[in-house]
Amino acid sequence: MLTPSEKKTLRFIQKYCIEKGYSPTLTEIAKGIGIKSKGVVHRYIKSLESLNLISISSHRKRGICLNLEAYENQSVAPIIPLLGRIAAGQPIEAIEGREEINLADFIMNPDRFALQVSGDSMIEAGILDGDTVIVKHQNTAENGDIIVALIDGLEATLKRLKKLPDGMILLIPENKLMEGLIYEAKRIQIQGVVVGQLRSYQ
Amino acid sequence: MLTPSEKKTLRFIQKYCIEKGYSPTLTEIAKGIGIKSKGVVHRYIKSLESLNLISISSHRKRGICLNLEAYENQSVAPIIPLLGRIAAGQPIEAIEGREEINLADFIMNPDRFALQVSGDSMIEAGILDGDTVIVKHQNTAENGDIIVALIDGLEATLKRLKKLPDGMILLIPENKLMEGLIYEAKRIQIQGVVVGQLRSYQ
DNA sequence: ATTGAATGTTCTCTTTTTGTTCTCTATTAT
DNA sequence: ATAATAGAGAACAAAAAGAGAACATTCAAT
Repeated sequence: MLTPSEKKTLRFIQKYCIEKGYSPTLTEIAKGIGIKSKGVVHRYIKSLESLNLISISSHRKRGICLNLEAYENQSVAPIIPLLGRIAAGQPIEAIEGREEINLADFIMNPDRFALQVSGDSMIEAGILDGDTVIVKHQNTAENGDIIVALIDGLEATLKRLKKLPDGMILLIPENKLMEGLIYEAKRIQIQGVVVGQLRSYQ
Repeated sequence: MLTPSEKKTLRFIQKYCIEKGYSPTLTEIAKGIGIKSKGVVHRYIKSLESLNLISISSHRKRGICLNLEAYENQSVAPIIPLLGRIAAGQPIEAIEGREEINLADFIMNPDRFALQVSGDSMIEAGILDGDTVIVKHQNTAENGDIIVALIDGLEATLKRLKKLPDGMILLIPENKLMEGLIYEAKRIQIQGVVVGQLRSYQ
């Protein structure tokens, strides 16, 4: 069984690893749990190691690994409850089978990255100025995909793709006030395809 | 596990490749991560290569490739790299200070829940049919907030809130084809305020 | 084909940061 | 009293970070 200090130490390490993607140093842990001695921290992590909660690569800096299997019950997963479906004028309707959204499924694949959108060119596709789009990195795309395109290796832009029969490429903004532009295929390099979008109102 | 410098290096390479479509030179990386020695950079990329995060074509200039499949274990966190800001017609522009989006921060607070939106009543606010909104559970709201309101304890709806001077409540749909409706305050129960929105294109 | 600048590779060296191992003290519960 | 838990902090070894020189290779301009 863990002592309170060990538990505190483990919590700190978990949090740190999750936030930063690498493990903390002894000094950082010490500061994080409110003590001054890294020697003491060393004792704690040795204890956690003997309980198989973490692994330590000897003498490696930042060599702590979380043994994730060991605390499945504590649910590290990025999940929020999905309560149902809302439509104007009806009660909220439950969605069968899906009771939560796993953000990891939703967005977190290895080859994805985010871009913040500036400008109104995709406003009619529900992508507003300031929104963030999640882009899957790939070099090809289908008609109708919203893509990140590099024009002449210089300008980046977010547009809907249409490949024309004559081999030209049409990039369509979703905004009545703007017009699509046609390019020779060789001028356009596809950087990725938009697979998600998010917005914060805070 | 990666050291902080390696992680920084990897981030820089990711970002560079996606922005420019080709990989950076050692000197560029050095400058990008704030050091002077390309020898050091070489050590870092060798280390990243041995972890299979990148591939290096020996002696080729700009010969670094991202191994996009390999990122899965990088981080347990719902973190995706935020590469910058995209606007029509400009190169992708870096965002100071924010290098990644932590979806946990973004969304996963204890008092939040998700709803799937059905219908077009908020389409001009960029909330489309099928989108998911993140709602913060609270009983009050400010003018201009998008709220989940329960009318007469029965119907749930997603609308923009306007409190009228005479104590009545106006619920405004963001859709030219629909009209706002005015209710006595006592008929409206605020269930929560929309703090986020997300959409998946898959 | 030649050449030169740019770039990648391999080193050695130094400094800083970090992990490890001690010893010592204090507190608390049994 | 004894043992377990907490903590401080010193001393040392090792790893990581970084500078920079020397050399090898690539690649584009001539």
